[in-house]
Amino acid sequence: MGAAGDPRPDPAVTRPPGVGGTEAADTKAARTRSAIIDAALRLFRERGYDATTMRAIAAEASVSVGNAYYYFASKEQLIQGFYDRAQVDHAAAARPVLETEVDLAARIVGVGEAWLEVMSPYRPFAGKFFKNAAEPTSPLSPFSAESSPARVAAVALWEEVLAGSDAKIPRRVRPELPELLWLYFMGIVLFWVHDPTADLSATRRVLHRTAPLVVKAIALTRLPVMRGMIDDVVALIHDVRSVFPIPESP
Amino acid sequence: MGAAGDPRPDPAVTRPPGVGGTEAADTKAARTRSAIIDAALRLFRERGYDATTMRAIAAEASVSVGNAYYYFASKEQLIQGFYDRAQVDHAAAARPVLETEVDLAARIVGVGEAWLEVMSPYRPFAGKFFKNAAEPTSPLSPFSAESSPARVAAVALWEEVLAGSDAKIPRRVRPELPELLWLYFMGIVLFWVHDPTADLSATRRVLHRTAPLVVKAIALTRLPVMRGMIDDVVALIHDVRSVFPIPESP
DNA sequence: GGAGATTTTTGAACACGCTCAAAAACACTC
DNA sequence: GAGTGTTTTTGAGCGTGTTCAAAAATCTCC
Repeated sequence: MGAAGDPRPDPAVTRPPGVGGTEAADTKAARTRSAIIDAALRLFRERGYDATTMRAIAAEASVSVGNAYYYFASKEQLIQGFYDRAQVDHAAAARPVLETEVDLAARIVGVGEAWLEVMSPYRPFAGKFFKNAAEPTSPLSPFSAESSPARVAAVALWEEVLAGSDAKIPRRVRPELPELLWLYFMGIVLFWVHDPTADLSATRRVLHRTAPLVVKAIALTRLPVMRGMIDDVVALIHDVRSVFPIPESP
Repeated sequence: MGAAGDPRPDPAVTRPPGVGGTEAADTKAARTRSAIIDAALRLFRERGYDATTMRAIAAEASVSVGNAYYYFASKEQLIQGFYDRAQVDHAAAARPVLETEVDLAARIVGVGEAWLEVMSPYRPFAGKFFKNAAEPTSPLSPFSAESSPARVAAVALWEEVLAGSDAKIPRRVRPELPELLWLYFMGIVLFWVHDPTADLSATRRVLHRTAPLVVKAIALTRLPVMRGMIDDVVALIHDVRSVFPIPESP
């Protein structure tokens, strides 16, 4: 407050219980923010990312260009709003599978398919999104502090995938698995972004074939021969994790 | 020639034997291309990617802006030139290790360190490069057809890492390993780009700790229990590979 | 309700990446 | 060397993301 800081309203500063608590209270500011994101995503879908100008977004949302920049630092930043929504939608779309299926591989596939479903309207320009996400200094990077809420939520989803399955999971690797599954799925997403097939058949195939492999790999960590290596890997993971600032909410 | 095609000179159309055959003959065009890339990289290093304008690059290279665009389709495209050089420099820097060391893990570490060495001047804005590389439609993507020569060369380097080692490598996985090692190293590069430590100690640590793990993992593929899974993975790799166009030079 | 501070809104202006029509340089033929 | 076609070079100009000083709206305290 005293500091001459960013006047931009803090997104998701409070996290009300229940799903979808991304937007704060229904203030005027929050509604304007929403309107701008709505306009942006609508236009992105219709014309693509590059062809959509900030002037057009502002007009569509009935605000001035400068005002749009008052709420979002840049055109890229609008994507952060998209992420938050996508995360919420994905979690919702994954519910049915999470509540009925118990086979681990099937749960992984189901949650993956839910993602493909939710994201399909945005696929044509998903590349543009991930392009920006790849820059480390960008707040859009999945590893950045700004993405932390969405990342935590995503990891929690994969934790649920594990928790609700009937698979016996070795204790040694159990704590690392949610994050590793999330990472695995980031790989699937990377593939999805590059998938040249129109019907996403390649991504689907990879998803369906890797899921059982993941389950098998988890089971194999039980083997005594593996033990030494697994310990090394786990230690490495902890080391790597300690390198990055993890703003874990209290 | 008949087609109203791109007048831009084809980079690396012929590949003379020996190292560093990236630039074609010493034509005027090739020299101009080089001058522009030189200017660009110099300015990138001095001021960073964003702060370097095309006008400045053109001025530094003593050509007009339009002329720079005659040789390079975009500012991003200049990065392709950087890639090609980096690849050549890396291969050269890796020579000593490749010719003396026989232990596989040590070879991996050595080649990795060589990369870190060669790339260090560009690290401050390496993120910008990889940002652009992450977009699938971009010719800068490491999976794109345009990057094919550099990728092939890189994979060949990893093939040499394997071939020159004294490690006994299971036949079953041998053919896939060069590409997998390349992929593994792309992961290291990804880490490098995100590495927050000033002295790259985190990346170094990860490199030194993962290399022996990779070697151990290769050895473990021998186990009979692994057999089924390995076969699945290999089949999957072939499947994935077939999805992407591979312009293998004859 | 009015004075003063603060937040929100505005749109003209700026710098940059990039385009393009036209000029210059070059190559080739007779 | 004149004529003709092609490659290379030029720089003014366009559209875009972004900034900023100033206006308007809102809040705060008496």
